[in-house]
Amino acid sequence: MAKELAKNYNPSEMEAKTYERWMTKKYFHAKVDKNKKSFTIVMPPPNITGQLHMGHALDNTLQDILIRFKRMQGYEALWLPGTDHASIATEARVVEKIKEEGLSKESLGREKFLDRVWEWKEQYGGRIVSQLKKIGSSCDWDRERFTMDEGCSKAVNEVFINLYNKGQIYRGERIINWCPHCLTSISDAEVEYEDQAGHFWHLRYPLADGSGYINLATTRPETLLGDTAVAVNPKDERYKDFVGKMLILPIVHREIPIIADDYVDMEFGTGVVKITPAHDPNDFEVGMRHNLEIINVLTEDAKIVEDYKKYAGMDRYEARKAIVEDLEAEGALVKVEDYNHNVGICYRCKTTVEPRVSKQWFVAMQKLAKPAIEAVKEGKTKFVPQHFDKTYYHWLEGIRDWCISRQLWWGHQIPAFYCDDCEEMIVTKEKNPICPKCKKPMRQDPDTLDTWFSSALWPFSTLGWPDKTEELDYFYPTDVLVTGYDIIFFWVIRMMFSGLEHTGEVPFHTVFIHGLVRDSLGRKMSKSLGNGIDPLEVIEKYGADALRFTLITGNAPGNDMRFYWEKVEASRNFANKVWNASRFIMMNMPTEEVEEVSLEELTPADKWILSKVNTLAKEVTENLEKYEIGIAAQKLYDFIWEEFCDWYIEMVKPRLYGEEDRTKKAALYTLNTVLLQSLKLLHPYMPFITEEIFTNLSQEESIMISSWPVYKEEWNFAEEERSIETIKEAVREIRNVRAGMNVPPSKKAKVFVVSEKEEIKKIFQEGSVFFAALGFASQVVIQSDKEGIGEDAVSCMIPNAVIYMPFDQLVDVEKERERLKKEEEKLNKELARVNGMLSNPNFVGKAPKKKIDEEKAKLEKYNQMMEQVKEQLSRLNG
RNA sequence: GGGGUCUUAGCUCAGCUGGGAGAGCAUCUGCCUUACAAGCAGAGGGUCACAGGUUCGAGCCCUGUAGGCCCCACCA
Repeated sequence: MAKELAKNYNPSEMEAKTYERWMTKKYFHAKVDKNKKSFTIVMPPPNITGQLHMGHALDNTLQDILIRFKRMQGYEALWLPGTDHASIATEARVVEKIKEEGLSKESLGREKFLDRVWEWKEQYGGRIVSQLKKIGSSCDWDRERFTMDEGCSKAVNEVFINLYNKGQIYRGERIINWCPHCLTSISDAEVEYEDQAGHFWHLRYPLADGSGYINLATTRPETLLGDTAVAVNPKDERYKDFVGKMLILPIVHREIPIIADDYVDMEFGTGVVKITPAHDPNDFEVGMRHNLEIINVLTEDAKIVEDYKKYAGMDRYEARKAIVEDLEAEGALVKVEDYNHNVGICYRCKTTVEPRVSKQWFVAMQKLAKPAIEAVKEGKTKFVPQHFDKTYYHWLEGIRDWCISRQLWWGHQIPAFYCDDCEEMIVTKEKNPICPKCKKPMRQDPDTLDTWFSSALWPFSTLGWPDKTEELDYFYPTDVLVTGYDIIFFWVIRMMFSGLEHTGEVPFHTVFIHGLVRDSLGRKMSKSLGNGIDPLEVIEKYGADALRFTLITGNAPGNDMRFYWEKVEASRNFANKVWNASRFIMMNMPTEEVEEVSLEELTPADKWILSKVNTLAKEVTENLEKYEIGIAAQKLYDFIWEEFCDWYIEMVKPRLYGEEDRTKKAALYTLNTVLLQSLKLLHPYMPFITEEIFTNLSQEESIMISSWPVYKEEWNFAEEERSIETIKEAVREIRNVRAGMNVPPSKKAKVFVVSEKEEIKKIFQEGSVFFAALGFASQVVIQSDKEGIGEDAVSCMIPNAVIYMPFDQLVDVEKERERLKKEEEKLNKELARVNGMLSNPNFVGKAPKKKIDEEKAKLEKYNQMMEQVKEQLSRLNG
């Protein structure tokens, strides 16, 4: 069968076909196999509402690289995929959709609404999955999971009940973050902060006894309706006599006390703070300490409540305006200042969050956080790059209780039940429990759990927990979690304490953190800016391999990167290079199998490239094991393009032309071997092109399941490496000289290599054929002296050898002299440096012997080169 | 206010445990050399932000300064 590749590299044609074949062959499927070691990654589940963006593309490329690498290394590699139900986002999406039909959540009712959400999920939830396949993700789709599927839901209930029984989950009336748009509570982590331009309203509250007034300032005058005190610092001499007195609250004309509390900063503003326990977290705390009344003045959608007739129904900003006007009319407004302050906004809809007092469910974090901190301190889980552990500690150490109840319908409904008769509450797995006291049916808590509550269990709920499945036993703890730094708080931390609490083990040994993909101006890609680049568009134009390579080259772990189309082009060009080199090799291949060749039959050039690819295999493996994915990619790029294509293939060409060359067989063997090795090493990065070439080139059925190259001692050819480097150096010198003189490649010259060293002469003797080809020589003459070389020959040099080229054109002696002078200068500098080092007794006394020997060898080399330069200079002068 | 991170060629970025500064793109000069012009061969271009320190030796380690970015934090 003829080995052949299409003339042009055309990724889009082959990628879909190849993926299809991998799927039907079940190469992605992992199963429990006690004879092999497992390697597990669970995919951060994308939201079912999501569309593939560059962040996903990067995240999944990294995971795919690791999983393909480990699979080829012989691990039973499981990459477990799935999607997240994304409670708020999905519910909002469906609410919007039914709104078009004139329907609402309430009008449909819970059950029917949820039916509609499931319908939506069936229709759109798979979109992101098909997109993930386009970039080549080798996940085990047979094990695809969903955070609300039966197993995950079972795990959620189990965990909730567990924690409740241990007292780690409680229900209480607290001040929480409320989103007036999503109409639900959200956790601290779900609040983003934004600097907003606002105002500082200075107000005057009169004393009830008419003896004066007190000045204070606020950024939220509308909350004045709910003020139940005014506070000063107990140490503040200015207000000592005021504490305990009553004030008349403007507008409302209610009496409120002046209290003393340490919370108040004497230095800030007037040193007086109005206290609104219902609408500010700090005020809430103060209120608790002083037993203040909590007066809620806002509805759940942030409008003024009925009690305040004039303002009732106004939203918070309208009310603010109206109240400021009224304050002014009442003479209570002293002045208004511009003021920038930090405002909390909902991470989903960016609406300003409203602190709100309500009854919610919480996870008590103190006890859970401790083991999670210790696990990282003890090195059971490591961050890559390591410094992210600081972020992790910092957050866990300051963690507050986690508000987990959401006033939403889409999600895991809280397994708590209430008796409307006796107010009994129980937490149970049962679907329709009976009140243990009055034996009546109970009503389930209408709230659902925070989406992250189920995501927190993902590494083990997907493997069967709470059941003791063999998968859980075999694949858990997982090996590495790959995610962006923006998700450490939401997810990594919660998986850590959940894993430790419920399975007694860390959920993963390594957290591999990557940065964001930004646009070419360094801005975050976002819908509102419209600067996002669709990965699918990139794939369509340049192929998935090019996109993958683009995303992982020249980028260090944890760092953000910018997206440039030029970079994609460069990656595509590399793929094209691989394609064409392979095509060339195949063109020269015999139709039958490539013959095995013994090492003795190989030429020094063959051994050189084998030695190089051998080192490459070792280094790439080491880099990948240390998650230095970009570095390994760079090495592959350099080796394939420079060493293999630009040097070795060029060296080998003369041997391929014509059947008579004795070493042709060895050349073909080497080309074949090195190409296969390179393809395998490149496969995790560029799975499609490597597969396409591999299956055409070899008899094996897929590169995916071939074995990863390992370092072979018998391919270590140090001597041949030195020899070939010597010739390369000579070739570079020749090309340099020719380029300087503008000699076209078509103009060949006789090349004399003059050296007194037998080993040098031998090197050039053995390599003379390709040396001639690469150095544009019409003939290569190797000799010990300058006999027969004309005075007008141009020269260049390498250590222990001078190369002469007689050209029939006139040589510009002045230019030649300049070139040599420059060389002399350079050598002088180097000599000064080396001499300086070696004459420094501290260096000689303290540096390692290896380093000193290296420097001594350099000294010798430079001295020798210097002699040659001097000789050439005198030749020119004479 | 606390913490993190970055500052390296014109641009975007690598640089692993300290041992003569790299890549891609851009620029300049030659080449249609029968795998590839999505290419080949050359060249130019850097006080590695600044100041100290540790070391025989610092882009890399330590301290400080300046600027940029990010995260956290209850100053109304």
